[in-house]
Amino acid sequence: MSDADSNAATPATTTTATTTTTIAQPPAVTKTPVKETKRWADMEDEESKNTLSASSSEVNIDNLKIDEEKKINSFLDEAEDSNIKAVISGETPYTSAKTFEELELRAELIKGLYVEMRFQKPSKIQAISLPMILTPPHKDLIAQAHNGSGKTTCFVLGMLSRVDPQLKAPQAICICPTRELAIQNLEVLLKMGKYSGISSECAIPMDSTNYIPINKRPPVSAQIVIGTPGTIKKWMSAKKLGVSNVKILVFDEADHMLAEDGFKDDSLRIKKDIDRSSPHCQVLLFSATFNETVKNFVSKIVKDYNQLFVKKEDLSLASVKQYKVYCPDEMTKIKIIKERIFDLGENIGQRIIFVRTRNSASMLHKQLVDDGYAVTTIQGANTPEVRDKIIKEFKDGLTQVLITTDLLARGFDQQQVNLVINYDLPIKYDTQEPDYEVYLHRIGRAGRFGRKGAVFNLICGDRDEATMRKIELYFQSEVTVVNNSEEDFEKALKQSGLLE
DNA sequence: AAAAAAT
Repeated sequence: MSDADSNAATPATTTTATTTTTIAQPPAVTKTPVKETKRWADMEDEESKNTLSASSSEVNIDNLKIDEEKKINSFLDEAEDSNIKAVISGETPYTSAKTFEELELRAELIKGLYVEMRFQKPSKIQAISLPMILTPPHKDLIAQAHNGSGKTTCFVLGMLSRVDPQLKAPQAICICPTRELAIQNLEVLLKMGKYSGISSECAIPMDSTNYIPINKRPPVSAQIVIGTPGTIKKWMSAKKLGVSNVKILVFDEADHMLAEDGFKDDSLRIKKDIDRSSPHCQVLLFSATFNETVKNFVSKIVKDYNQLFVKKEDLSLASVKQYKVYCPDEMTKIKIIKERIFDLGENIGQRIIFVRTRNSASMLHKQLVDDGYAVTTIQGANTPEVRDKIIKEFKDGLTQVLITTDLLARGFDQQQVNLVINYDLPIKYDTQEPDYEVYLHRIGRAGRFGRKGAVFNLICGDRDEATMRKIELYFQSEVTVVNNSEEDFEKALKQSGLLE
């Protein structure tokens, strides 16, 4: 199942909200009728009369709701507006796409969206970003949107649309931080592009049974390549992946791909090589998080670009309730996992337990298995075969509880996960400060596309308490204390909508 | 320290 799959589950209310663009049927909540969609360039002109003079302008989509009431037309009128702000470069006009038809996609792609993906209409980030991606002159894009809101569809559809089906050469490349994410994204692409006839290939380390030495590999002829930095770099330097026809380059989890302590060097190297032989390549940067430092940096590596972003205070998912449990010692943590997360949580779907190190992953795994609990564990030290197997079992629903390092913190899309446990809180290695971005990504593994979910943070000691407090402050989010008792856990699970 | 290439 993919990120984008969840579109099918869009609540019916949002469907009606977008179609009420006629004067005859104004939405009940709106005081004035909505008339027609407005082009972004018009918006920009009006904005710039008052406040802005530069070539780019900021459009607050929330303000547009107010404008709407002032009888100024709006291009976005969804019920669950999620506070995405747009900064548009230059004169190019964009109209938010209320339907996939408006995007003028090839018929085979429309069929893939409806028949395979079972989508009804674009999600908010899709509605805004797809016109930006697909409209010439194909500007670069920095796009931030909430976890589980359908970002994958944006760039997968972007790649499928922009590829020339007649040209049998690599034309689109997508770089991801982990093997698991590359595979997941390729699966979405295969599904969405089922009728398109467009070929694709995954550039990740092969498992030992399929291993072919690089010099014996044929050159890549696939039109879309999705992979991890090391393998892509390797294929390029071995001249097996030609990039002279590449016209779209995607960085998934872009903030991490371009962070100093992430994959910055690899990413820049790949981008530079593509720039050299394909200077007009469009670059798309997608993530749920862009902290100020990395935002400043990424805006330097793209040229003429549009931008979508979300304030950090608006980033926590309202549908995922956050809790904290004070634990006097480490043994209590394990006890909570056994008695509450396993025993009590038996009927509430799949659960992911995040730990900080590979070592604690193994320790916790052993503690649980020795006591007869059914759990699997994944971490980077596992072989590709083991990793693939553990993920497949979990995605097939054969396992219910998965222990993981931050390997799965980002992007992993499994709709049946509705409970996330932070066995350890995420902290930055160098400064010991909270890792806010990782925290947000972890809890985003629950509550995919608006589903209900909960996260339990296990707090042990003063440092954990301080870390938790800073995280609450940073996102302005409420984290409720839960006492370590069956009643209180049950209450919390009911409150978050996971128990009847 | 998590992640990512192999050999």
